[in-house]
Amino acid sequence: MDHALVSPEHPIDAETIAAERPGDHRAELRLWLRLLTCTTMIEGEIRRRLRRDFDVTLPRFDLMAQLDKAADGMTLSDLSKRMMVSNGNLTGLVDRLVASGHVARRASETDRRAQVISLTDLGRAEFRAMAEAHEGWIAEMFAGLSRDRVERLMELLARTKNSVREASRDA
Amino acid sequence: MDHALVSPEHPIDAETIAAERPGDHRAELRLWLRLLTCTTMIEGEIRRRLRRDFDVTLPRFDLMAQLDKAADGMTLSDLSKRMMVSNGNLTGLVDRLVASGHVARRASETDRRAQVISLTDLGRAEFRAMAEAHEGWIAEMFAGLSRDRVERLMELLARTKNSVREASRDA
DNA sequence: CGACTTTACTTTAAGCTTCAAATATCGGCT
DNA sequence: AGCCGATATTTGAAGCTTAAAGTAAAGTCG
Repeated sequence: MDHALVSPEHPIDAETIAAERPGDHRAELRLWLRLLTCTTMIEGEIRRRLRRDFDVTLPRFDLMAQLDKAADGMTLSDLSKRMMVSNGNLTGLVDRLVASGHVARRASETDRRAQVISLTDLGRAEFRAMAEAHEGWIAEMFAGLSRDRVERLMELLARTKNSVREASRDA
Repeated sequence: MDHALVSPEHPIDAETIAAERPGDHRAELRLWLRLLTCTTMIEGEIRRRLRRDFDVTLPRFDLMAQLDKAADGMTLSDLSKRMMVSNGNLTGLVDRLVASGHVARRASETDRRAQVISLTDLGRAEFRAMAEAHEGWIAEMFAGLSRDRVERLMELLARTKNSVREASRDA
């Protein structure tokens, strides 16, 4: 189904590709779809396993992961930037994590608008257990890639990130 | 901060990497986070632009994109598999698209359980306009990657996809 | 045929997510 | 001091998403 518009009955060689008409961006489009598929598959699998083994949602895990890296806690705005989600989103997520005793809010000492969020002992303990399993799952899912390919993929994605940032800047 | 535990003060060469302790999967973890960041950035930008220029949500666009590829329409199950979202999700999404006149439901002629969803003329026309802009946006975002790098990334992601599928099969 | 399993879809509850609007505070500037 | 634009957060409305449970129709097989 993928190559429907690119002569599926003929092999696609370098010549064919080089003969692309200007303004044809099907390659990039396919690349994006493949990138999206990979991410969706991995994310879905992680979500399922987190629920199955720890009865936790992915957003809760993600938020705790950010907090685990910041011993002194972070503000909602920091979290929002790092997690790339909206501010309003975090309000509710943090509310629920406070309710379940995994994170704590305290007022910022320097800015009366802000509050600092941090993991409770319970939250940290539970997160550490989940994180260990999580790392194993990720390793499993990338097990089919040699160390060398992992490195190359990493590098290409770094370039992608820069390219996207560039394009988004002057939207 | 990245290789903090892998002797940051010394250059990291092939030997150092090869000397990783077994059970250390930090490289894969970082790769996953980078992959996720790329996807999130692109997805967010596409979402913003679709809303800004066409007042449409990404899920609606995605669903119409699937239908545009299937002249005769698809069942909800087909859509569910292709879009990798749950069945229940689609029920509501299709409901809203029917309400706005972009897609139509009809009963399957061969299976009384199933219904076939297809684009209306309105839906197709609007989708085509959006799709053209969308392709341009994607091209923009990947503009920083040479054709060669696009090809290599595509190939590495194909391997990733296979690796993930393998790992998910016997979850 | 009739029991059983699978498949197609809907419904419900809970949670996630965004955008936009509102509130409060901050920081710089005059 | 006082104004003003930026920042931190919350709220509300709408829509998205999943998991789980339920209904109905197909397919399978003895």
